[in-house]
Amino acid sequence: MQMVEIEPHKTIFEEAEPANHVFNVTAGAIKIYKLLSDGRRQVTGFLFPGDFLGLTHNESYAYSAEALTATKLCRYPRGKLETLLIEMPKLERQLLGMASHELAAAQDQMMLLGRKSARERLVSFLLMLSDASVRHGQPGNPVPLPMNRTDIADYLGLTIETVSRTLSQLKRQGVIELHDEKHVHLVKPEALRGIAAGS
Amino acid sequence: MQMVEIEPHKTIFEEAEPANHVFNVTAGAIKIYKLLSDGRRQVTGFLFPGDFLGLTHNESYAYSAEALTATKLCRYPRGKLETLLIEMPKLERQLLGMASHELAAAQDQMMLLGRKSARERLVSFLLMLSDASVRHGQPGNPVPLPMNRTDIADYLGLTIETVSRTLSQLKRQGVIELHDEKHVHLVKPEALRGIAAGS
DNA sequence: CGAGCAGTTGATGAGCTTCAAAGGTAGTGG
DNA sequence: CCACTACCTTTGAAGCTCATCAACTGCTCG
Repeated sequence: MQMVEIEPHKTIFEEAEPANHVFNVTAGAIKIYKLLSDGRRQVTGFLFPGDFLGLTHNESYAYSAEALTATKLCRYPRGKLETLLIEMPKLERQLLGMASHELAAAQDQMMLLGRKSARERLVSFLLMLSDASVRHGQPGNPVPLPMNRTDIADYLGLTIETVSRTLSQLKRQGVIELHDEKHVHLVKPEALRGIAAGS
Repeated sequence: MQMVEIEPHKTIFEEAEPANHVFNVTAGAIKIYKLLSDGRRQVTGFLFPGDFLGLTHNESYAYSAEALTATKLCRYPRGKLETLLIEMPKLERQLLGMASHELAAAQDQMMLLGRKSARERLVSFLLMLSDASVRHGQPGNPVPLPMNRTDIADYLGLTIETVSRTLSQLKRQGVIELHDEKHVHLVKPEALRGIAAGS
């Protein structure tokens, strides 16, 4: 086991590279993403302290990972993890719990990508970040946006222009305020929950 | 543990209902899906023999499940599963492996929903079904479609009209043949792999 | 035979993307 | 310290993909 520090915008590992390590985020924020051969990108998740990274059943990683901010990781050689799991069966329960939690989140994201409008996607996204913030003992409002517009667009299956326009529209309608580009104030959280749920 | 037989189009359980059982599919085909309050639907997966169903970290199911065809399930009371897991640590390894495999599949689906065109989505879907067929010892071609157009549309984030039109277009272009509504012959599998990968 | 449902096809339109340009912001070097 | 540059974000205009609305076909089942 080893502590690793990663600078913003540095790649942690890339898709299809041999999965030699498993990581645990202890500080910072990370994005994970996949690419198509022509460069189209899908960000499949944002990770925060406490999240696991790089767990795979394959020999290689299923996605790429990059630090959004200064990040600290615990790094475990993959073989070590397996021996560790045999010694500590409780850890395995925990991993299984985290995996099924992530699966539920993945299904919510499929609903977002397959069936929600741009407006609903943005609002769902802001609420998700707000909830993540609260889970980590930070205020849930205003919401910090550690990622740029391109990352948001690639997470929500939109373009940066649509993200920008939709945020401006939400601002004009008075449900959010943009303190600056990286901080959003949720003016009417209850109204936002309704929009995100599609009602 | 109990064997259960389900008729086509019967609901197995519904989202938010208490998660009293975990299931293992032994025969048939199942769809799992989520709904928005206004009726929009996202099918988040199709399950086949060998797949697990209903595993959740919560007290309630995260999605609804319905049989597509006549289906057989092994049903385990949830408490029983937990004692079983303590007795058989190997089972837990297996579950963790399946969960991480499903997570990888979920990320592929996010890429599909967020970044692929209707044409690419249909082709990816047909190849996925073909691969699933092969994994179960069936011929990978022609591909059987146990689900109807509505289910395909709700899985791919499209409408039934777009699904129908896109299949017709692929047929006109000679890359697939529609034997009947429920069986597709992949005429040029290599070309299809290229389309699905976005090249 | 007729009713009802799933699927196909056509016409139109909405929402998002693409292309383009201007406004802001941060970082760099004189 | 400020000007310059490069990048990110915002805003505008036009275009395209897919959704919506509608009609028709064919199948199944009473």
